[in-house]
Amino acid sequence: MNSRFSLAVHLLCLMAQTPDDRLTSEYMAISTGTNAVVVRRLLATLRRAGLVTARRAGGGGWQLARPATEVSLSAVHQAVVQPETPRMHRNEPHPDCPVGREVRHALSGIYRLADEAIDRELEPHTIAALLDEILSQNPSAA
Amino acid sequence: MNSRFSLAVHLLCLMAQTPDDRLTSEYMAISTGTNAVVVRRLLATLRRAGLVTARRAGGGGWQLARPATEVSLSAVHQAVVQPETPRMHRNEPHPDCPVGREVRHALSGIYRLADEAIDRELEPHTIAALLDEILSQNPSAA
DNA sequence: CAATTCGTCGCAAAAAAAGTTACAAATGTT
DNA sequence: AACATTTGTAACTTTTTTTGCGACGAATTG
Repeated sequence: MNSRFSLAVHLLCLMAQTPDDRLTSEYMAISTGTNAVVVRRLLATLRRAGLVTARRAGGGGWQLARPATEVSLSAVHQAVVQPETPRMHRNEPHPDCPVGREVRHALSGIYRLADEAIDRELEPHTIAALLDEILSQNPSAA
Repeated sequence: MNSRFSLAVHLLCLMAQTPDDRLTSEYMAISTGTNAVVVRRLLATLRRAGLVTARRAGGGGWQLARPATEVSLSAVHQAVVQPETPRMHRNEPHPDCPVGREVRHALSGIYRLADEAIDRELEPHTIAALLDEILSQNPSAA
């Protein structure tokens, strides 16, 4: 759960605001204060996960693949974290140490459990609900 | 949940193997394939969380502060993650965007929920249980 | 007093992430 | 058909974060 998740949610909320329009990576880059290629890279991940669609050329851009009420944060989490985020300490343990030989295997099970717990927790939270919460803080919302 | 957690668990398992001995940071550094200062830095965090004790001078070193059966992985997670791991994308959003202004606030609530879910999941898992699992994979365990 | 080990600082090196430029491919528009 | 727009992605640079390392004072033991 890193800053990629954070940016992904931000982008999805932007798209959720105008479900019928497509937003360009350029526009969203300015809006989120980052770079268009960074946006495209992350959205490409979300596209492969089936969360957004892209279209090229004039009038093209990015759009939610389904209503924001049906985009759960757990789906976002899975899309963003799946690509094998390295979380293990990657130093080679001393070969004579029985703990070192197996600890990483045991830990990968723990990481899986933790990921599943996160997904269960985030499942009921949708982009639509989050956007509502955000906009209710902003009287000047569009 | 990063490589610090991973290394912390490794170190705690080492200490759990010999509850009556103290292990030096030097020894554990060799065993985990890292550096003694890195080990001391991380163990200092665990000491502040009350999980381990340290003693200086000859015969000194590190030891679990309580039986390994009472050291849950959720306590380790809390000790390692609490120190304000930065997870938000830290770019300044465009000031005119109502989403950008509030999304980080909304996300911090989500991160809190996710952390709590992890802690609930890890609560029943102890260092003792993990060490058992690890050693049962190693017929040649000490 | 000498030896040991933590505790921590400061800096170097390495790794990871983010930003940038560039450009082909796709797809609209005129 | 020619042109403009926008994705998709590669390669490279810059920045940030993490890890490693040497040094040394403080604490403690023998």
